[in-house]
Parts: sequence; C-alpha cells; structure tokens
Amino acid sequence: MSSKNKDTRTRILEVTWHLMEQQRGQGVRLADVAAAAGVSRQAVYLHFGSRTELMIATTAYVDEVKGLNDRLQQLQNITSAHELLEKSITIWGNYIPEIYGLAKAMLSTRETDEAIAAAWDKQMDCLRNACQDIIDAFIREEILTPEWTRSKAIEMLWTALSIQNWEQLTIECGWSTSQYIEWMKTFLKHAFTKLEN
Amino acid sequence: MSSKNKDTRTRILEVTWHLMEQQRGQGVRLADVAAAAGVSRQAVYLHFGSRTELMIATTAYVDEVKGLNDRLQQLQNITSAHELLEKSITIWGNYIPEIYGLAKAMLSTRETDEAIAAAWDKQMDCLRNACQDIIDAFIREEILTPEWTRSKAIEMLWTALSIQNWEQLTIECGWSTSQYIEWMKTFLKHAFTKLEN
DNA sequence: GTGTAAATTGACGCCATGTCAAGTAAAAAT
DNA sequence: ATTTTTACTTGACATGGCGTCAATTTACAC
Repeated sequence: MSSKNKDTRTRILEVTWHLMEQQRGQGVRLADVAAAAGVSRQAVYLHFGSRTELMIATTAYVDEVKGLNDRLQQLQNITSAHELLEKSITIWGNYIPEIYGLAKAMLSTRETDEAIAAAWDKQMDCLRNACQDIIDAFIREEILTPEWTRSKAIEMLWTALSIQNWEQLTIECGWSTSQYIEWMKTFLKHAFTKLEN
Repeated sequence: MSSKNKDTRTRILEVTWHLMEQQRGQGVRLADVAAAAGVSRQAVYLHFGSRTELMIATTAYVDEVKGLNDRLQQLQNITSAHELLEKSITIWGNYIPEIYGLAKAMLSTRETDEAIAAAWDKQMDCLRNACQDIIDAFIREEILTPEWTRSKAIEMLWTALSIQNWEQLTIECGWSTSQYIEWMKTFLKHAFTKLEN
C-alpha cells in the first residue's frame, strides 16, 4: 500500500486531514490522529510539537496537494471580467468541499490561537487577491456599479465568498455545489455590475 | 446599587452577558462568571445546571432585554419594499454590536452542542422571517430580479446578513457600523432588485 | 428555637493537551 | 562487530476546564 510506504510525518498529515474532513473539523483528538496513523501519541509530538503546529502543517500540506493557487493561475489569461468572476466562483465552489473540515477547524481555533490565525490569514490571501483581480477587471471594463469604492467592493466580494457563507448555503440551506456556484454568480453579478442585457 | 438588589439568578445572567461582550465570547469560564457575580462557582450550577443552560438562559435574557423582535415589529406598517430593506438593515446593523460577544460564543459552541444549536436557530428565525418579508415585498412590487427564486433569494439574503459577515466586514476589514449599514444596503439592493433610476 | 431555602466550601472524577524520562529496535557509522 | 544515532514506544504525570458530591453555614419564616 502506498500509505504504508510514506514516511511517518506524511502519514500523520494525511490522516489528520482525513479525520478533519470526516468529522467536519470537530472532535479530532491527537490520540485519534495517532491511532489512525498507526503511531503512538508521542510520535505526533515528536514530529509537530503541538496540536497547533500539526494543524498548520496539515494546512500547508493540503495547500500543496490541492493547489488552489495553481488552479487560480489558470485565470491569468482571461479577457472578460464576467468570465473571470464566473470561473473564479466555479473554482472556489468546487474547492471548498475538499478542504471544508480542515478550514472549519482552523476557523474555530483561530479565535484563541494567534499562530493559527496567522496561518489562516495567509491562506485567505489568495482568495483576497482573486477578489481584487475581479473588481479591478470590472473597473477596467467600466461595468462596476458606480456606488462602489474599489476597496469596499473587494472586501464585500471577499466576504460573500467566505467559507462560512458556503457552509450556511450548502449545509444549512441544503444547496448543492452547483446551486451554490450558479446562484452565487447571479448574486455577485447583480451586486457589482451594470448588466448589459 | 441596582445590581446588588437583583436576585442572584439575574445577576449571574447579566454578568455572563457582560463578560461575553467584553471578551468577544472567548475564554469566559464559569469561575469568572461566578467571581464577577459575587457568588461561588457552585451557585452557578445550582441556578443553571451547566454551562450550556447558562448560555441558553443568557441568550433568552438578552433577547428579552434587547428585544430584536420588538424592533422588527416597527417594520409592519412600512409600504415600500426598498424602505423595508433599508430599515431592516439599519435595525440589524445596530443590533449586532450589542449582542456580538454572546452570539459568537453561541456560534462556536453550537458545533458540539445540540441544545445550543437549537436555541441559536430559534433566535435566528426572527432574522429569517425578516428576510422573507423583504423578498416577498420585492415580489409584490415586482422589482425582484427575475433570475431569483423566492426561496433562494430569501436564503441568500439571510446568509448575507449573517453575523459572521458582519464580523468580517467590521472587525476584520475595519468598517464602522454605519459603513456596514450603508454598503450592505447598496450591496443587497443591487443584488436583488431591478433599480428604477 | 426549629425548619427550610439559598448559598458556600472543598474535595474529587473526567478528559484533552502537553511534558518528561526511560526504554527499544533497527539503520548508520566506526 | 560493536557502538552510536535515529525514530519511535511506553507509561506516568501536570494542568485546566467542566461537572458532581457531601458537608456545612447563613438568613429568614413561622
């Protein structure tokens, strides 16, 4: 099996991620992680030092494996601002379900943990940049609704695309991934742009 | 002192609320609550039985004192749908800062606590109803953007007005209460209605 | 004064994180 | 071949909240 060949550190990271997704970021104890990885609880401490460090390392690992940044790079050569918005939402909407459990754990831990908060903010930067690119494209094409300020539009867009909103719409309201994507497109298109039709 | 005359139960509730606001819902221990109320830790258990029950009782107490429902009742005789949206956002935007700490504590606890989750959902009903009234008013006046379904519009509006979004915009992005209110009005008006100008 | 309700005091169990020290097993170095 | 190093195990223990229990004390009512 491939997972048995991997080194202990990677195995712990993978198992942590798996448990986070499985339990939606809740109630994942280090003892569970260790047991699932087939090592002692102390081995986790030897490799990561603390729960916080394990979570940060797992986030980095997932980022590496899933590569949101790479996916968003594909948007570089898009011409139309509306296409940019739509493709961004599609990428983001398909990405969230894959990292939701870990994201949720990070979000709840960050309140009391500076290091987690910093690591999370760093991850969020890439979404913020995407939002900035979108609003800048709207401005370039002169289709941003005139009331908006550049910075206010960016921040509102970023907020609308938050994981908490995805959670509320999909998990609480029961929307499917494609419903989330489609309605979010509708929502944001109307919120920020003058429509030409 | 008025607070000294109040019975122990009320004093505990008030102190809990105060500490929750002061510490933004984080790190409020029952020992702190007891000390601040001038009673023993056990007295808290005698009155409320558990942390969960204390939080639920505090939520009910705050609801009673702050009366969001009463404030929203003022909207009953509003004619224009846009006015309804704007006044609702104003009321909501001024309400959140007063209950934010407690709300945050409830939000983070609800993940692992069924009773808290149920109590919170009950509180949220009144916002949901307000959102429903707004969308229905848009439909009645035939100004809802045609793409929207009634239920999807209600759910999206409800999500946009979530406390997490308020938190992100005000605390993380640094918006003032009035900025939140004004930009949220702009945002939602464009997102859901055909504009007549 | 005796009874009762409200609260205090202090001890204890539980559980997760985190720490410590001693031991083991296999690969690497000499 | 033996030592050393590396990676990990084992088990015990400290800490800090929550929650529970039992034995008081305080205060007021009758």
